[in-house]
Amino acid sequence: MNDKFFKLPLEKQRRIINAAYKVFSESSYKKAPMSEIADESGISKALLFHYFTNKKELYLYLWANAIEMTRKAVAEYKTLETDDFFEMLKRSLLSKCSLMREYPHLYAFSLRAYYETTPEIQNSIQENFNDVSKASEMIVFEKMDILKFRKDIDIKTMYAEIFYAVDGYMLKKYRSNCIIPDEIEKEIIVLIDFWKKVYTQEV
Amino acid sequence: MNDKFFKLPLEKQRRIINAAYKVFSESSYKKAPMSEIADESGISKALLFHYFTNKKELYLYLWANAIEMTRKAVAEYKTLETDDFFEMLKRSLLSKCSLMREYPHLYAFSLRAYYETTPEIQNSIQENFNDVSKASEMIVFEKMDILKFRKDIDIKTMYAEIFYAVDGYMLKKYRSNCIIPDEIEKEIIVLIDFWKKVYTQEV
DNA sequence: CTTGTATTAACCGTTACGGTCAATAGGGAG
DNA sequence: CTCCCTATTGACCGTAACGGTTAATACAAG
Repeated sequence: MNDKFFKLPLEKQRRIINAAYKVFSESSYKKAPMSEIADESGISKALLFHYFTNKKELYLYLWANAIEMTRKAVAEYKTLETDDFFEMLKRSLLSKCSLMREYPHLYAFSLRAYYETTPEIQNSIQENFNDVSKASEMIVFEKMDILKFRKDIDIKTMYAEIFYAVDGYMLKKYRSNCIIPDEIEKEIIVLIDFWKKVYTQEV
Repeated sequence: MNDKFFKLPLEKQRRIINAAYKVFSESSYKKAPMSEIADESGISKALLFHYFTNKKELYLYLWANAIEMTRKAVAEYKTLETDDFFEMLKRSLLSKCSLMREYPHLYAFSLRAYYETTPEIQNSIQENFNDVSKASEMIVFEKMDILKFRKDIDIKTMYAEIFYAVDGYMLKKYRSNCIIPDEIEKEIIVLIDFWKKVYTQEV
C-alpha cells in the first residue's frame, strides 16, 4: 500500500474507495475486476495498482476501513448512550445513513464481505468482525430497558426480526440500485416508529 | 432447447437445474460460467450445451420454470383461499419451503433474476413478473380481513416490513450457505406466529 | 459385430484478468 | 524556454477463463 494514496485530495480518495466498494459489493472477490474499479473511479488501472500493491491489499484495506468508519459513526451518534432500545436502533441506523452519504456502497460491501469464501480473504475477515458484532449485541441487551416492551413478546425474536427486516430493506434498495440517503433515512424512521409503536408496552 | 433433456431421468434433470439455479444465484448472468454449472451437476460442459443451445436459453428456461413452479406451489397450498392474512402468509411461505426441498436455490435465483441488468436478459424478465406480483398483492389486500388487525397500525407498512424481514432472513440463510428446509420451515413458523401475535387485535 | 445414441475430451477463437513498465503529461523552479 | 520531478497512463505480458463446437469415444440394444 502506497502512502501517496493518502496524500491525494480527499475527494479523489473517496472516489476510488467508493468505486471499489461498489464493484466488490456487486460480485464476489474473485469475480470483481480491478479494471472495473479503475474505470468507475475515472483513473487508469496502472494508477490503481500504483496505490494498492494488489487486489487483496485493496480489499483488506476496504474491510478495515469499513469496520473503523462504522465504529466511528456509531460512536459519534452516541448509539449506546441510552437505555431505550428503539432510540439505540434509530441512532445506529441514522449513523449508517450518514456514512452512506459519503460511502454509498460501504453497507452493501460489509454485508457481502462477511460471507466471502475466497480462502485468502476469509481468514483475515470473519473472526474479528464476529467478535465485534457479538460483543455489541451483548452490550445492547445489557443496556436496554426491558420493561418498556410488551410483556407477551419474545425479545430475541423481535431483535432478530428487526435486523432481518433492515437487511431485507437495504437489499432491495441496493438491488434496485436506488441509494438515496435522504429517502432511506425517512423510510427507516417510519419503520422504527412503526416498531416502537408495535412492540412497546401501552400504559 | 433439446427435447432429449425432458426424456432424462427426473433425478438427473433436477440435478442439472439445481446446479444452474445455484450458479446463477451466486453471480450475475454475465459472470456465471456454464462450465461451473456442468461441474456442479456432474456432467460435461459439452452435454450441457447439447441440452441447452446456449447460456441465454438455459437462463430463460430457468426463469420460466421458476415462475411456473412457484405459481403451482402457491396454488397447491391454497394460499389465497382464506381471508386470514397470517394464514395466507404461512401457506405462501410453506409452499416456498416445499419447493425448496426439491429446488434449494430457486428462491435465491428468483430474488436475483428480477434485478438482472444484462440487457438481453432484462427485457425478457421484468415485465411479466412485476405484473404477476403486483396482481397477487392486490388480491391479498382485497381478500384479507382487515378487522383482525390492531387498529393503530398501518397495514401497508406492516406488509412491507414483513416482506423485508422474509427476504432478509432468506438472504442470511443463503449467504451463510445453510439451506435446510426443515429448519427454515420451523423458524419461519416462529416468525409468523410472532407477527400474528403482535399485529392481531386483542379481543 | 453393427448400429444408433449418450457422452465427453480436446479444441477453437476471443476475451478478460492481475500485474508491469516504459513512456508521457504536466507543473513548478530557474 | 529548459530542466526536473512527480502523477499518470497506454500498451503490453502471460495466463486463465469463457461460450460454444466437433470429432471421437463409450455404451447399450439388437
